[in-house]
Amino acid sequence: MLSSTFFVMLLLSFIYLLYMKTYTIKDIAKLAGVSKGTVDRVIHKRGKVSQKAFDAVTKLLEEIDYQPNPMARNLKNNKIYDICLVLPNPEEDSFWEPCILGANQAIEEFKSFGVNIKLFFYSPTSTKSFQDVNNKVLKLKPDAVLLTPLFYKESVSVAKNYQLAGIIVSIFNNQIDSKQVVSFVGQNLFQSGRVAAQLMHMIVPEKSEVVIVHIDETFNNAIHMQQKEKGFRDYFGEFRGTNNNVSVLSVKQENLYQSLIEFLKSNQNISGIFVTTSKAYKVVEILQQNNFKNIKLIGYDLLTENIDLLKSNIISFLIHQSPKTQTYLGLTYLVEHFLFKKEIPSKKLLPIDIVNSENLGSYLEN
Amino acid sequence: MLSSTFFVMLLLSFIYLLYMKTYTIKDIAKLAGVSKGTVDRVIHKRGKVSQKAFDAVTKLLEEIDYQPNPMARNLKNNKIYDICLVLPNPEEDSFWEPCILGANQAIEEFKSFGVNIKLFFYSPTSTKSFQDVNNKVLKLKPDAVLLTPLFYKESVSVAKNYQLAGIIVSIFNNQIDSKQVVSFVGQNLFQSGRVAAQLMHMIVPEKSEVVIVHIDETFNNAIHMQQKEKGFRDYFGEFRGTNNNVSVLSVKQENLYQSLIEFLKSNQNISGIFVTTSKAYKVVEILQQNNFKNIKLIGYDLLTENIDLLKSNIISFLIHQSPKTQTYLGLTYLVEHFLFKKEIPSKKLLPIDIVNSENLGSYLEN
DNA sequence: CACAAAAATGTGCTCGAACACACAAAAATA
DNA sequence: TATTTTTGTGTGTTCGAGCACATTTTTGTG
Repeated sequence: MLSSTFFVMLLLSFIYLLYMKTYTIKDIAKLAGVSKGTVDRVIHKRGKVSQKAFDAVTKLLEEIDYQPNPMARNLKNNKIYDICLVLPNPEEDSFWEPCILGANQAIEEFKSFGVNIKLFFYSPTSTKSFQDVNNKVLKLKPDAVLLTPLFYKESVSVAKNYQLAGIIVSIFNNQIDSKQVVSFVGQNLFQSGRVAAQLMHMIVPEKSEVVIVHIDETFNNAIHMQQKEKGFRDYFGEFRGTNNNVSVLSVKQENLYQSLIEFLKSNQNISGIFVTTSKAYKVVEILQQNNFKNIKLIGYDLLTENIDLLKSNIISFLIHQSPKTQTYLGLTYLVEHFLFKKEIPSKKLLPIDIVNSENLGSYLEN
Repeated sequence: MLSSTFFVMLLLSFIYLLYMKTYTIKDIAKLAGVSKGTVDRVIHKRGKVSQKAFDAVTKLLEEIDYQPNPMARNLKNNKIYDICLVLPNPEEDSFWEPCILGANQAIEEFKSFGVNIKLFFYSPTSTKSFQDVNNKVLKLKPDAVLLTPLFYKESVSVAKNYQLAGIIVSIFNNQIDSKQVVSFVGQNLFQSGRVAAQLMHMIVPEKSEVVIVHIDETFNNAIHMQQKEKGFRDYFGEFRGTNNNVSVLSVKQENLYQSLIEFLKSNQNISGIFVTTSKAYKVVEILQQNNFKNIKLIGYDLLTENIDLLKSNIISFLIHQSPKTQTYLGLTYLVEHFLFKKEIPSKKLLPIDIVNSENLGSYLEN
């Protein structure tokens, strides 16, 4: 009689457990007729488990699709994670300013989870500064580093150092080829060049000339700009019918004024300028000072200087590279990997947002 | 001698605690010279605390900016949260299909946190079905409901019922005025009309005519379409110089063919059509069958039918309303409120994405 | 001053996962 | 058969917050 009661209770317990929503190690232990220690050993493949127990537990884990409670795991874990964000000094290039907002958002959001995010700036014109800052970060032995690899060679080298020290490396905005880097967040630059080209094609007269202007102090952005140029040219290559001639002007920032004026004077038919960096506003300054009109402009990035010109339709379009979102996402991937064992996406390409004076506001709020 | 040792130890413990990164209730108790029970009572304003203890603890909490460990809190809490998502049946209107993807993403992401998200569909043409589904959901007594309030009056009413039952109500895509609704995720529709207008202005000849086409079976979307029309007209109202005449054609879907043909035959100068719903592809069908050419099209939403036409540049632009993101965000806000006590944003307006054939791909991946 | 009532404070258990440690059973060696 | 060694298994503690309950201290009243 007692044994029959026992079996009824066992059955009830089975039914109860099988209809439950979430299973704990304890539940699985009960169902498999072993202790939670054994279940734990199976889950973590620590061995010291008989074949019989192993099979029983494994089968249950699969049937039930057991997912450990992330809260409990993390509570026990009770580790403080350090993440360092390394980027160019926003005071030297305001393109990077929104990154700080993205970082602060992540800092605020994750601080109570025991995540420490620290910011480090290097000079975008100095490889030395890049290396120094990264060496400093290396000494801090954080759990992960998120960086913008402006300088290709040096970035590959620092990534290796980080990996040797067991530090996870993610990058954003600029891409480098390196096995040491687990994640890249950015944009398809070739495609963004094509987007710019299509917009340009739409707003300039047929058979007129358009020019790609590369502005850069030190040509760190060389790869960035090249890819955009390629995309831009690729698009126009498909439209021999309309025959918009595409030329290129590459200048350092300090020579921009002189070079641009000369170029425009010797090419009177220019109807559109595609600026491959965030410095479109500098071009506008020069055009206005010299009374060039009817030249359409397409550029990059929602800097305050550009925003004003977009609002007044002096710049027709800006392509938004979302540095804030890039930073926030790059950090979020790392944090969620640490806290919840989520997989880090090896490559995340953000949308290529077309911004004009009308939808600008909707991007500034976000 | 013993007392001096004691004080040194106390001092050391103070220094240690003040330099620590994260504080626990226990730490604060030690610093305030009380027990964790007292600290707990102060934090939760449960009273039964002397003024002296209250002040000491309060001061410390502020100094330290104490944030409870969300993992521990949630583990103890150990509640399963039920959220119901109520939206129009995607089989009846494919606009809603991406919502399922957004929901699945949220389901996958939060299931191990003890969050249950269930989907419910109603017929977008039947207020009865809307009410029935919501009554069914009401009986399930979930913790929160995220819904698309297609029918204004009925939505206000169901929102009230939910609130009376202590169920949190969030809405997305469509907006209603109701104190019972804690959160809205969507887009500024007036502004999106302006965006469409600016794009249209850019691609049609001066002094040509453009037409706003509203296609709807039952005019549930009336408010939606009206706001878009207002924005569109508002923009063109600012450009009396170019004098693009704007007219409107409102038709039920079944009359579209007849009405549109008639309209276009009696208005030969039409150079652009702005379709205020996701049904731009239906207009294209008709234009192609009747050999209308050189009419530019701007519409909404990345339906597969629209996508093909955008790729081949038959549709010039689509404005992306991101139903997937809207759904995912709406759910995320609720989940993070339950799990981590985060504040739910009362209003979140998503960017008004301009999509053409070149940046289309970058949106489809996301 | 006694003694009850009220107010203040402290203790101990729970949530689920992870892991150290203790202990038992089986296998190998003396 | 007695003993070590190996292999397998179970128990108990920890993480931090939250809450029930126990205990101490204070206050009020006869």
